[in-house]
Amino acid sequence: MNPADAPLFRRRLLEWYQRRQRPLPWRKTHDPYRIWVSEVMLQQTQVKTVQPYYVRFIKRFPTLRRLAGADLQDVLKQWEGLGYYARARNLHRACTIVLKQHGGRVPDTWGPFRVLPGVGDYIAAAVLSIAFNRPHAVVDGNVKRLLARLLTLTAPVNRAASHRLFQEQAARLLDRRRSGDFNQAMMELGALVCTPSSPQCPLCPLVRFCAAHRSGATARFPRRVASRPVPEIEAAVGVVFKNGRVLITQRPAQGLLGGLWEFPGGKLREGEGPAAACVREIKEEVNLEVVVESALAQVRHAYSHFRIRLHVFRCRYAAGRVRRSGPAAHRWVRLADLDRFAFPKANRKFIPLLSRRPKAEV
DNA sequence: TAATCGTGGAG
DNA sequence: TCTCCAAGATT
Repeated sequence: MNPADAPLFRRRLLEWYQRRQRPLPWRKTHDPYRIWVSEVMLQQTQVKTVQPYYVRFIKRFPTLRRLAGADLQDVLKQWEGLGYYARARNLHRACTIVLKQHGGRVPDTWGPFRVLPGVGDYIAAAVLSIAFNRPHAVVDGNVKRLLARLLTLTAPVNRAASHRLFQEQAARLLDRRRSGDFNQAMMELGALVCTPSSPQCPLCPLVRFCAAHRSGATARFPRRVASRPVPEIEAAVGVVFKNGRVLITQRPAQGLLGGLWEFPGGKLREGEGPAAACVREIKEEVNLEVVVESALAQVRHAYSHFRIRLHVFRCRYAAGRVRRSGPAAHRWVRLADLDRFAFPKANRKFIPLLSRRPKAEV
């Protein structure tokens, strides 16, 4: 696009955004903390999914101080089901830093804000532009797709090496006087009109500027490199009953599902049966002897980079005292109290079955 | 750089 | 059922 076209491009985009923007809960506020929360939740997560989480989260933690003062377990419980739990851990930690080092005021410039945990280039540009109208251009999946089509950029959108190019083009087009609206307009247009499949070009306010549309090549943008196949893992977990309570363990604070609670278990070994794996893993993780009573469920679940088939067993405590090797903590809890803890989705899938009567023998 | 990190919607 | 991919950050 010719640089001389940029002013008209911006005007068209902003006019469209003013007419068509969705009334989202985080658009009712100028509070940088609330905008920050929304941007963290929106990472790799659709607007539709985020909305109820955002409303509940802000009701529970209405200010940065309230979040900074909360227990991480309460934060994770609010985050339960949203995924990518490092976002919640980092946001919580970042707020404690802002409280200590900045008196509870969200930094309004790049340097001090960008260094906070969980704040990358996107979040920094989004929060600073939307809350403080600072002239930083955001580059998310929407913006990359839109730019790839608009300018027929052949750089694959899912390669790190492409990022600089998209960032430069976004910065070049940015309306520096209305950067918050401009950024949101770009993303909104990508979400509503310049969609991944079957984009609504006749409704697009920028169609006259679009190189892909001009050459009839919209469907060939954005370019993307093939993703590698996802491995499938098989695992077994046991719900161990003892005196009317069940044993739950807490995952280590870092890494996959860090800080969440789960039922003990682990991967099957080569040639090992699910029930045997269940007994062995429980012995290894918490040093208990258990007896498998019945098969409770088989759960299939897709994580970000692998899939799992989970064999779930109802077990009875037989002998031993808990000595942990792996889990960060453990509890014996009543079924009615399981809802107080944050569990991964794969566990939530079978928890409702626990209050039913045991089924057939294995 | 590329792998890791969840879950759900949509085709 | 499978794949893509969504307001990305970290290591």
